[in-house]
Amino acid sequence: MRKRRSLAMNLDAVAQRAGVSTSTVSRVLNNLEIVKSSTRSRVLKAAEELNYHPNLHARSLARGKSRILGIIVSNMENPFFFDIYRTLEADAHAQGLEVVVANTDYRSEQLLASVQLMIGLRVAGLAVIVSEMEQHLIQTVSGSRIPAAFYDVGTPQKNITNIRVDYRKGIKKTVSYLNALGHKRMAFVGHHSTLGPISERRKTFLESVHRCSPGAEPRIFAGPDGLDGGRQAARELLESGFRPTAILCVNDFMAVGVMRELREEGLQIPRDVSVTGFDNIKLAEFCSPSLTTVHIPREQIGHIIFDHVLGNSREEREVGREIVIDPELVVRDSTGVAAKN
Amino acid sequence: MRKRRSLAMNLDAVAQRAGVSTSTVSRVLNNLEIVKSSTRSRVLKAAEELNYHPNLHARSLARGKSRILGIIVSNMENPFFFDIYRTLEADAHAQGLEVVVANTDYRSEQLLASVQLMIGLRVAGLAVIVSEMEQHLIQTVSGSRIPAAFYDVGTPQKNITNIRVDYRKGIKKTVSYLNALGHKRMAFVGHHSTLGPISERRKTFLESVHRCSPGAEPRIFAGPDGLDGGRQAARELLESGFRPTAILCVNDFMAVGVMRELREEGLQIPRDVSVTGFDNIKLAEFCSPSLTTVHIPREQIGHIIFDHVLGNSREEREVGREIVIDPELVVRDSTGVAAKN
DNA sequence: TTGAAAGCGCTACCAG
DNA sequence: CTGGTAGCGCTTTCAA
Repeated sequence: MRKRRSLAMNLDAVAQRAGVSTSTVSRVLNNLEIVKSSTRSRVLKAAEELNYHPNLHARSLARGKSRILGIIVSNMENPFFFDIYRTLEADAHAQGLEVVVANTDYRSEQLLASVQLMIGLRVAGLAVIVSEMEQHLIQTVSGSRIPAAFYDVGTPQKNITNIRVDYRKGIKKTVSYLNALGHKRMAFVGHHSTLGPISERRKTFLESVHRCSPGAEPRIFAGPDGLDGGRQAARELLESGFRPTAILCVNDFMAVGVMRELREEGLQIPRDVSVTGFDNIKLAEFCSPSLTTVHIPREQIGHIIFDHVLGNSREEREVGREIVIDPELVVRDSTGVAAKN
Repeated sequence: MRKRRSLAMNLDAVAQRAGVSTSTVSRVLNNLEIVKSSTRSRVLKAAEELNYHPNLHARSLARGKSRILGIIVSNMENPFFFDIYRTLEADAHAQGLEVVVANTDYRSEQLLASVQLMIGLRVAGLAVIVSEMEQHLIQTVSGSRIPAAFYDVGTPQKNITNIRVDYRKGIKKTVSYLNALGHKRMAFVGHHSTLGPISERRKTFLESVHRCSPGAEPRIFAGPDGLDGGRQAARELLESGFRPTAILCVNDFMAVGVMRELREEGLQIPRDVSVTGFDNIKLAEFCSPSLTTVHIPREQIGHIIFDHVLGNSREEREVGREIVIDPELVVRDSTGVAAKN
């Protein structure tokens, strides 16, 4: 019986039309070696006429690896993640690599699926920028031998680089700053994933407040990451009857939501209550009032990650390194001296 | 000489370890047919122990198609695009499909690359949500026989569905509304891609203004899409000496940037100048003042696209359809009666 | 400078 | 219920 013949163009079709072998077509399409320029153009013409597009799966399979950078983030909607993604993408494209992104939505079940996908795709490198993470998955990635970088989570392993931001420092700076403005009653608004085991910001917040003003009783609130989540957390806060003079938010995105709710309730910022964020996303500068926050250099982080995962400048990839980034306080209009009452 | 043996696990390795054939392993891994439950668990165990991850490229190649939904957007940073992406992703995952996104950043060169990528990946379906587009590319996609949907651009073709929003209607509603508030001097702020041949919103704006108030001389400004772009366009507007009582923005994202610049210059919204957006992204509700805008049902659009590209309910895929969405005006706090001066 | 042919890892068809 | 095997489309030696 006849072999199944798909309609899809393939190398063979192009080769036939150009009157050459598939090897030659392959060489032309890869700008490889020295193909006689006349043959070359003949092949190109044939490919064009047939509207031919190389099958990337076949290509990756034959090559044994793909020219793809995998990126996994918790929440692309949050500009913080997007900014890192954007940098990584630019770096990748500059090297002729394609990019595949996956969104976990903070769900570890989805994170698992995403990791599987990336490994299944045999990506050339993997960047994992998520807040949720299990030791188990780190082992899986490490075992896959794919050069990878984790942001904010886990510890260095073979072929895995670790990037961390010194949150303690960032939070401490914020708390001292607020303390200097006379704030004693403070609240922290996090998102659910910061309430897990890796809640460095939250813990440091509690420690810092206790150290600065021993008598204070800091409170913690949380909602899902995002504008709505911030708003919701703020509502809970207000409904609880707690009346802080300052609210520290786990990130800028949520802070904008928090401010919205406060405004709604007739509270003025910073007159009645000060608000701070974290990340220093573009929006922090555009919201009203503009947001006091802690700057995290996302572009720099993106470049570092790319470099360690796929860059040319990585000799010690076998080792696995840890890189710590220092954040800085950026004072804007959402904070002021503590209201006295 | 010996064959090149890669370290990467493959079906064979699992099969050997489990003492079965690759066929059986394949069946197990695909939850296929009836494999004796004892064999099944033996295979699963072996795969687990070997830390085995199926090579998706090989899979797609063998199957002749991939279970991937391709999505191309102009600017993932703009929540408008993100919202559609999110819906598509959810629908895809619900069907067990993976998703690959590509960002064109409004560059047609990148759009070309993205289309090539998707075709090369032999995606099961393709959603193209971009503002930049060339007839040529539409033909390419159409020729690839991949079920596709274009948002906002092009015309229905074989195996291509077209989704459009009736911008004319949206802009008209906005202009009439502003006109009723007494606004005569209006400006339109677009982004660069809306200045191309497909600038429906801009054209309609001009027409509507001319119709409502024949004497007025509407002006057009533009910047790149985004917070900064909006701000920049607003700055140009102010520097030009033009003093509109209302500014219509091509989308909410830019409107937020515009409002920021106006505020900076001491102008109050809406007392001194009214501002409107388009899309009704979440942020429109959270910015200050909240933004009067035109609602585009992004979730609905996402579902429609998915349905037409990969849904079960598409019998007439060969035909190619056009679907038009009706937008609605949402009045909030950024608009008021025209300042008289 | 070009062609022939052996895989890459997996699926699916055909036997058993 | 399981095994054997022929491809999927492309890259990559090895020869010519």
